[in-house]
Amino acid sequence: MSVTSPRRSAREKLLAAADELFYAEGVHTVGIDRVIERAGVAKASLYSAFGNKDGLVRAYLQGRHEERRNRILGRLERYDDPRERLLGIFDSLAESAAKPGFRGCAFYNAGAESDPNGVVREESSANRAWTRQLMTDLAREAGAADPAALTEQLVILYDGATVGSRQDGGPAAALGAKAIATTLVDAALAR
Amino acid sequence: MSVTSPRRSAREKLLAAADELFYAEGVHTVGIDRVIERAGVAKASLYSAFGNKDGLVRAYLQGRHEERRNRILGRLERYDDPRERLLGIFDSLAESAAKPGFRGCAFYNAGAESDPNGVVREESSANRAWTRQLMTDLAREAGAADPAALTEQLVILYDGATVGSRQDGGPAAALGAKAIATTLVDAALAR
DNA sequence: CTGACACTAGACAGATCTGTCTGTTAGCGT
DNA sequence: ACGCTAACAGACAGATCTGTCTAGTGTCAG
Repeated sequence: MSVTSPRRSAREKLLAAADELFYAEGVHTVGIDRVIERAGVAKASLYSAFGNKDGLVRAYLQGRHEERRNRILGRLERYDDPRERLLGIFDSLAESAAKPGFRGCAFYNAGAESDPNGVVREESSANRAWTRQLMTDLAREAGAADPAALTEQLVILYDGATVGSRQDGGPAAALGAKAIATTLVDAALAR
Repeated sequence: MSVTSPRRSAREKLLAAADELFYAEGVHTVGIDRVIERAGVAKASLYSAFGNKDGLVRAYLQGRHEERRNRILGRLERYDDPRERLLGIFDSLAESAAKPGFRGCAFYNAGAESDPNGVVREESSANRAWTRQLMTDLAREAGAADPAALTEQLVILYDGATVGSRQDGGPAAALGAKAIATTLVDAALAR
């Protein structure tokens, strides 16, 4: 009855199930059988749609990247001021970290349990590079003297906020990181 | 022939092998057989010394905690000034991050691939609490107006430096985090 | 109606993993 | 010399995991 999907394909159902299970319990911990059981789908559908488990993991991470991109960019549309847009990245993180199922960065988590080469590494560094690019662009728009240097500072804070929000629970670290980021941004603009 | 250990016990050999493999490849990825093979030890010795794999994981994390504690405290003995001792925590991290095999925080990594309850959670939060306590004590000695508040800021930077050093390779993030920490500490002392 | 296609259900092979058990060997204190 | 303990080698059971394969079902275009 839904407008977008009156009947979801097996691929969509698999991706949704994989997203929940992989993020909540880990890529390596969750087996194929758990995924197809939650998706209500036959095992052959998984291998026909994604080739193998690595393909499913890649699709899971790509989906996470796209979702994150849309979430952040959608959030930044609220603001006009470039400085506020730059700092808004931390608001988006705080919002995510406040939700119950928050478990930190899906890319880092997947990398912690897989071999350093391969699929996870690729998707992870793509996601990380996108974040840096976004920050650098916004820093430049805001008029920072050295956008790249400011970005490196903000990345440290963003990573720390992500880890802290996961380990300690709740958005406190993200809000604290935004406060520090505010002083750094203002210092970089007041040159 | 070595002065310290003419013949290492099976327990020591197992712990050393587990430390290398678990940290490099992940707690869940590395199987029992890999550990005993690297240790050059019989499987029964593992189960006699640690009970089960969880026991080995716990011992691995406890060893990591103790090693980290000694490394940091040893480093801090170089300094007399409490302010420098507080900031020296970041120097210790930078030193670790510069070494080739650095893979970030063993506790976070182990938590990313195991179920949130159980052994990993316990050891991880113990290690995290110790770090907070150390920072708070040093901040108080240094004369910070609000040691707890400063600690929360430094934890964010420390976490971010750890993640960044792992993901990007090398101690750059740790050094960058120390620079930010320096301004925060000085601001907290100049009240 | 018919054939192509996507999907389902589930058996199966082969690998791997944890944990147990048997039997043997070597050192060490008494 | 004797017995205790630690350790060895490795087979084994039982579970689980990935990936393949067979056979059947429903849907839709032409």
